[in-house]
Amino acid sequence: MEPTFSIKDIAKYFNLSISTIRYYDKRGLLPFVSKNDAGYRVFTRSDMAFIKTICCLKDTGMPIRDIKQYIDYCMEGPKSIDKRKELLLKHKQHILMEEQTLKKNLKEIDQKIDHYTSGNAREIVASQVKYVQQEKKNLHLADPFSTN
Amino acid sequence: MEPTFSIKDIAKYFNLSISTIRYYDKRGLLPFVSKNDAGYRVFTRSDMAFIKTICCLKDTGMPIRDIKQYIDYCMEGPKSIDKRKELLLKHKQHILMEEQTLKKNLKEIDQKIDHYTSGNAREIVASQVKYVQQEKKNLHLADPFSTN
DNA sequence: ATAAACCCTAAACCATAGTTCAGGGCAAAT
DNA sequence: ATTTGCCCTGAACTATGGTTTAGGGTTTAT
Repeated sequence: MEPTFSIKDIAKYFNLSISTIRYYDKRGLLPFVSKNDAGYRVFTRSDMAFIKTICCLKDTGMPIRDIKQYIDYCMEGPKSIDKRKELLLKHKQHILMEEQTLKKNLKEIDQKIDHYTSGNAREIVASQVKYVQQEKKNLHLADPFSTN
Repeated sequence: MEPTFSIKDIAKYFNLSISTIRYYDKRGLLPFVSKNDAGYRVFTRSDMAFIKTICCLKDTGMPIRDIKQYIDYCMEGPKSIDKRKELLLKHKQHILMEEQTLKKNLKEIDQKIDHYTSGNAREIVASQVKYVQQEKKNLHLADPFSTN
């Protein structure tokens, strides 16, 4: 007989909290999970495959609403293939944009790190401070720098 | 005289809402922004440079609390260079991990897209459905698939 | 047969990151 | 001078994604 798993097993395996799993179930993400006579959730291997997909979508920033939509499509069988694909393609675009944003911003952060690392970091920073102070002074605005 | 900008200008330029800017100010992210006699915020070029950094950190997922910490360090002048660098290096690690997660999950999603795209997608999906149904049946659990 | 470890639901609660609203001043054009 | 468009604050409200608590069954080991 195939093995089954408790909510605790699944929580540990996917590094989710038990309450998160129950919350996902409440939000309709786990329509495939059965319950035994005592009302306990009984997870199977194929349930785990679905949950893996849910985690993958969640970890790439898909909102729960959309994950539910995808799972609902899955429960409809082969007739929803086109809709599933469309949903995943849209999400892929989102991921690619995220990656670009991350890459661009990482460059900016790396520049700042470099310049804090350079031998004359203190001079660079001091001159930035002076520039800001001069600009504020010219405009008769307050000097924002801590004076201690 | 250097130009100054209204909150509306800044909102448009950084694609933030006016209320988000006011919210950031309330959270302590904009200690460098002055106000005129009427109590209106007056933004300068150097303020914009700070805000650019704030957006960069925000867009890479840094919580507001930590952005405030960074800005506070900046307002301390050159003496906080090491702390700023440490904070950014930690954040860089976070970004790199995010990138890895995204890349790994994108692979998984691409696989699903591929398999929904393949000529025998219907057969693949149908056989997955059958596998799940068989597993559930063997364990005397409910069939989760819509039967319409 | 009873304690310890699990499981359940419902409902309240929390954190984060904003948005909206009420009430009111300032500024620019007519 | 008054309308229109901006700006302000404080406080309430929202959305998202959970976590915690209360109250109560189940299962397992002793």
